[in-house]
Amino acid sequence: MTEAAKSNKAPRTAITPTREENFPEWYQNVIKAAEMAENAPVRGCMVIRPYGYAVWENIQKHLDAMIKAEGVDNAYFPLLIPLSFIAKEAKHIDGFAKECAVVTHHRLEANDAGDLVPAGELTEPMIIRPTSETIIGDVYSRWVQSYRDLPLKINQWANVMRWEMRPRIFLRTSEFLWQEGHNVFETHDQAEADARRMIDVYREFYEDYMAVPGYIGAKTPDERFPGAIETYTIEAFMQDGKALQGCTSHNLGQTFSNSADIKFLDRDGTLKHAWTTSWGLSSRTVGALIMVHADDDGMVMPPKLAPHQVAILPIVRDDADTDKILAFCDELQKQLAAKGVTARTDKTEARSSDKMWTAIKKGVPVRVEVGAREIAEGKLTFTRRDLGKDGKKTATVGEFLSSIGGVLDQMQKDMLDRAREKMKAMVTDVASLKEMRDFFAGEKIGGVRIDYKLIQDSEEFEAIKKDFSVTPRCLPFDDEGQKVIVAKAY
RNA sequence: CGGAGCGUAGCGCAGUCCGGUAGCGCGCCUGUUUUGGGAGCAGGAUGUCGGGGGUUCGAAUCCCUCCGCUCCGACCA
Repeated sequence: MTEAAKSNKAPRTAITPTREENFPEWYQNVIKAAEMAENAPVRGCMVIRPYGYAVWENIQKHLDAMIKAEGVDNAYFPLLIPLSFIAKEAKHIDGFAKECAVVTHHRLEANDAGDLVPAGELTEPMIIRPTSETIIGDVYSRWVQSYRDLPLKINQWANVMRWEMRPRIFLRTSEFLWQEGHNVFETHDQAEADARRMIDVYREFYEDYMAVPGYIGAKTPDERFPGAIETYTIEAFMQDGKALQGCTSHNLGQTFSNSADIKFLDRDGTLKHAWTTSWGLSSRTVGALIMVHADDDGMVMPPKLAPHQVAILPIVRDDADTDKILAFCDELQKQLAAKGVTARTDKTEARSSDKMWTAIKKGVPVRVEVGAREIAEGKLTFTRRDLGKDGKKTATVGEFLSSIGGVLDQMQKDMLDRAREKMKAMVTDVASLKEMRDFFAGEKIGGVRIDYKLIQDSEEFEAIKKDFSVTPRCLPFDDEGQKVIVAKAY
């Protein structure tokens, strides 16, 4: 490149600021540029736009199938929970009381000034579910009578509300979407195995669909879900070095069967309290998808979750060719559909360069350019989003159609591989609390892995937590509970 | 709830210190030439200056008061 060209071509990114310059702002701008979501009039709530919701729908579609394959049925439990229900379980209420939205009235009336004011105070206030253990426990106490009723495995897709002090779109909103599974077993061991099984289902989902790897393990006691005897988690690392709890699976022991009185008559004729689990994955995973894969030009969608996998971009120079090109695009889209590949043709009147940037910012895995040249030569030009413009390739229509499946699979795999490399680089092994302090005081981003023993009952570790706002993220299964990962977290 | 910023056109901002009747860029609309990694030209539309109150002949600007948003912390998926 000549000097002149260099000076004219300031490296321009589709998203400003870049990740390097200001990660939180970059994150919000990626979402805006890809038209995935926006903030709602109510603080902490979001409007999930069609393109963002399509990602969630794909998450639902695939995860739901995986959950059902575990012998779980879907059901739906109500949004409103009697206040008395959540008050039943002391640990649980300690964990959630501060974030509960409370419904106290059921009617609006106009006052003298003409303003609508709440009237009709409820005799018993209700809370909007922050999670559904208590109400599902109440229902289960009637459904479960005999060991023959077990195991009971039910999942619901729902919205929940936790009044957040500091909301961030997708990552922490007051209202969010999720699935919550609630299983009941005869024994501790069955519940424990189930909690472990479900975190493994999530791991598979995270790796195979989201192309997001993570550190999988147990939460330390103080980081557990309120009421759980074990909480398992996937801790993924974002590009800024912070960890994100990607989902959780809890062994709830007999906590909720005690408070909700879920009992079954066992084979030996005695009444026993059941053992329960719960496990959830929320719309924050969309945020993880962005913070792991997106770059300074915007979103990069893993092919398996992309709203559409191929963007067909008609390159129209001359009105005379328009109809022919569009017809060609329609045919191409149909043939892709026949191959199980979702494609969308950009039929807007935008200039071709703008069509490209739109597809780039939305992170569409593969862009295909179709112009007069392609039609004349019977060849297509296509580009993988994650490889940049240097990844441009040409192929005949036939070659393209027969290879597109493989191209998408390869991209999915490459995204996971790259994410895994980044993840490994995010965690540094340290041998002492001194080294941990030095690490967090230094420039390097990410977290540390250290012997678990060293942080237990340690005043210095409490000080480090405070000084650098880091927390124990998990005790990875790979280290058999001997090591703990400590990092800043979302 | 603490700390720091900010609220002016759809978006991003200037104007505020020092009061004088609303501006820039992008986007949008029309036309035209363009179109393969962010087009050029010519026209055009768009504002309760966050809300309320006060000072003043006159307030985006000064004073009081409320509200909201963003970032950093505490809480958390």
